[in-house]
Amino acid sequence: MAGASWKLPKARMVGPPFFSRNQISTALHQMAVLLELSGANMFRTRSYQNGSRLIGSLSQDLGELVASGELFELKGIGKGLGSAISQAVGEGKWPEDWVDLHENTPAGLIEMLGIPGVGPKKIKVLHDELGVLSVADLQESCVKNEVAPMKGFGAKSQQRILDGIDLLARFSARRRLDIGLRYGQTFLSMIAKLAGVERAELAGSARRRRETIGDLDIVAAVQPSDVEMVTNAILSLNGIADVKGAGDSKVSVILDTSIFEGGFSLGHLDPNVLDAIGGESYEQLESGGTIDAQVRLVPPHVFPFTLAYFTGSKEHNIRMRQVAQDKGLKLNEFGLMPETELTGLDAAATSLPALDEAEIYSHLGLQYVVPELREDIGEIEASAAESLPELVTLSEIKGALHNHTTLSDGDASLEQMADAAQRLGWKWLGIADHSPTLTIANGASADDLLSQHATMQEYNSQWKNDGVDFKLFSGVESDILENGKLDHPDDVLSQIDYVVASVHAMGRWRSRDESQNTEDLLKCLDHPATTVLGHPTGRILQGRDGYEVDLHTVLEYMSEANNDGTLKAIELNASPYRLDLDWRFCKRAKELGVPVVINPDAHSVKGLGDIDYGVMIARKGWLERNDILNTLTAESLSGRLVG
DNA sequence: GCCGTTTTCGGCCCGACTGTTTTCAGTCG
Repeated sequence: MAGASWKLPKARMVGPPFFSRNQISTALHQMAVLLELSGANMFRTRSYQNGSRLIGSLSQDLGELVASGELFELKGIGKGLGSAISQAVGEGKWPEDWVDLHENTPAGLIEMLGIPGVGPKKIKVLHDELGVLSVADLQESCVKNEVAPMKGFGAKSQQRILDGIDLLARFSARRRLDIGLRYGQTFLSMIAKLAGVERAELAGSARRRRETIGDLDIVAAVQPSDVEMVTNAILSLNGIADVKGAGDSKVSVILDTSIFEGGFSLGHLDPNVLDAIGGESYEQLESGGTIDAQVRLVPPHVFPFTLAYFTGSKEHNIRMRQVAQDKGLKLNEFGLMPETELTGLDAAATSLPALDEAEIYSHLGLQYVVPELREDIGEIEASAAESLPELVTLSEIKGALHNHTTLSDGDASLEQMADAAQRLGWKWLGIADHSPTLTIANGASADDLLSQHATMQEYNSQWKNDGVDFKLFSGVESDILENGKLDHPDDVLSQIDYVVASVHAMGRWRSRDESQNTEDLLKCLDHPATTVLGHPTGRILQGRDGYEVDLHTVLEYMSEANNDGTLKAIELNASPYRLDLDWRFCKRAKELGVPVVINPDAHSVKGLGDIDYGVMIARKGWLERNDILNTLTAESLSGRLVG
């Protein structure tokens, strides 16, 4: 991750546990990368990587697992990782070799991993032979033509590295989901219409609805006799800025914004968000931006296998292949076949047939797994047990709680927002304008808030009289102040329907440590008026990391409150710039019985449409209709808010 | 570093592409 810190976290003052799940998971991930750079055995590296994933997705309390020794019973944690983690969590001390590796690896080497075509092995050689310590060093060496003469490198490699550094400087490697999907769906619809293309689908991380997307993968079913024609047709499409390569099974191109007929614009942006992603120049950067896309052309009978393969994730595919192996079969992008000497498309001739992906899963004795869930966080096990969730859909959404009007920093009036919500088919809408402390967002005074509340009551009774099935809920997005305090007196808060409590003083919160932030959030949740915890980490995708917080602890705390009958919901902020709660934690919230509310955080009529991205992420986080507040009727929601 | 009714060693998912080689290593997805 760009800008990530590569120091081992400092131990808590008191413990055990001295480190949280997050911290251990991060440390293991960093170790995996550092080991790779040091030239360690790749399988050893993988063990650390697996350990990181395992600890990060743990639902049990790590401190307890360590204390009881059950840590060692986890599959993937053996003697080595087990004792290292136990020592860290139990005594607050990192193993010496971990500390050494962190101290002795120049940060620039990690940065170099971001250059396309440059991996750990090449970095090690460049470092050992040329003394390259950073991306800047490497660029200089290439310019001085020091790289090309080296063994294993050459003129082309040197140029490719220079191009890669250029790309890295212009762009962080990934794009947000909204941007990636815009390109992907546009390009897909163009390809699907071409003569000779029988079927085409978007694959890759865009199809899995990851919050960011590296490049686009499209799989197209084409008869072998039509491949040349289709390839040529693709290469003459609008929006292709450059062709990277075109073989008989793959077309690799770079797309730019000329692919969008209506031009490119980002629409309204929350100033706070805009600032975090680079200010006014950002829209220009995106307009001048590009994205890589690969189109795979395969014979129609192979299509489902290739689609599944390029949809990934890599981790999900590995598990799928293991399931296949256990059944004496081999799974790859061409088919699912008995072990054979044949390779590639020749082997595919012996494959079990599949008309769609569901049949592949079925051959393996598995329930069909939708793309969003293919991340190896338990979906294979759930699929085998036929206990996959019935994911929430956009049509089940009846409203959302966190939206703004012109009372604070929104573009649209209360009336315009209510009207837009009704046109979306929603049955209710919650308005939560900013509170006074957030002067930059024109935070509303208590008087204005209460007057807005009164207006909403009038509309509600009017609609009721007219038989209109729609209701407004009055809330506030209260800043979370020092010690977790809310931004209005209790007698004001008690008059409105609910409070979305959010952190906005990012500077202060990001300068503090995890335990302090977590503690303040818990204090804020203790306030009886706090109903929803807004954008729980404050992250801006591609902009800034959130503040440090132990969300496991926060969710467990919220779970207890809900068990005691007090509604404490966590927000899944649907703005594509945030998507915060992260999908990995949505699953945890569900397990703990903490309701999630998907909130577009709309600052305009159009902003309500961001609910789509929220639903995508909610699905990715395993959420079903009953896990989220948005599917409630206005009547049930009223009941829940009263409490 | 992890794992094991083929268990204390010898495996660890699989294939394509690229650029470098003259049969392969590194990178990527």
